[in-house]
Amino acid sequence: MFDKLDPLLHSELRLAVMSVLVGTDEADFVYLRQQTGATAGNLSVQLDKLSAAGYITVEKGFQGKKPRTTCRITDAGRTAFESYVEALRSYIGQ
Amino acid sequence: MFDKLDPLLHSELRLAVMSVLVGTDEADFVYLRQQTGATAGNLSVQLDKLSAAGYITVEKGFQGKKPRTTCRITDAGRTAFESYVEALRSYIGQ
DNA sequence: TAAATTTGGTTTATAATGTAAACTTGTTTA
DNA sequence: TAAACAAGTTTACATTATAAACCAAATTTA
Repeated sequence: MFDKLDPLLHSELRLAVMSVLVGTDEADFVYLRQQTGATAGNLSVQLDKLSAAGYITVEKGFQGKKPRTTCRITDAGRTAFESYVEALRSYIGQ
Repeated sequence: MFDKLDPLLHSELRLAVMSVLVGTDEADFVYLRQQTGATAGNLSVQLDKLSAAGYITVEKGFQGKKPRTTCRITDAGRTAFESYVEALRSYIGQ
């Protein structure tokens, strides 16, 4: 009747992050923070979870002298996002 | 950018319950259990929350000698559900 | 140049949540 | 009349989400 909702994606902030990442090639920590309005702590934690799940990659580097964390969605992440959206349909119709 | 998702509806089981109730005039506990596949304990707790929020009404009566709990969506509940679906669009597109 | 502020995060403590197991109350069945 | 069943509720526990506190390096200010 109702499809199971991937708990990793059924989270406001993680869903917002994935939503940004599906629509762009890459996004850094600061940009994700701006787009989602999240606190840095919360964002840091949720990026870890998405990364641990293999839904995104997180690359830490430097841009000049400033640290820069770059995130990208993986194929698995893209697939999971699509499945999640599909599953949601069973709850909310089209 | 991203609309806030009503935490009361952003829950797999509560969303499933609301989804059933928007499409029907009334539904009893047993029926909701069947449709959602939830355990009785979990369903009981989540119905309380939806009821406390004013999103549904819960009426306890008897059908013959068996207790019967009947649930109905309220206008506020219907509105909240619609807003939630609308808010979701900012995350998942149409 | 020393102190304060900013930037870009991470760690951790706490509160809220979701869930199933255990329980209750009453009814039916063997 | 004891056991099983039905319809829920309560409670205990584990997981989550979140912000506050923290850290290190760079930059600005006095």
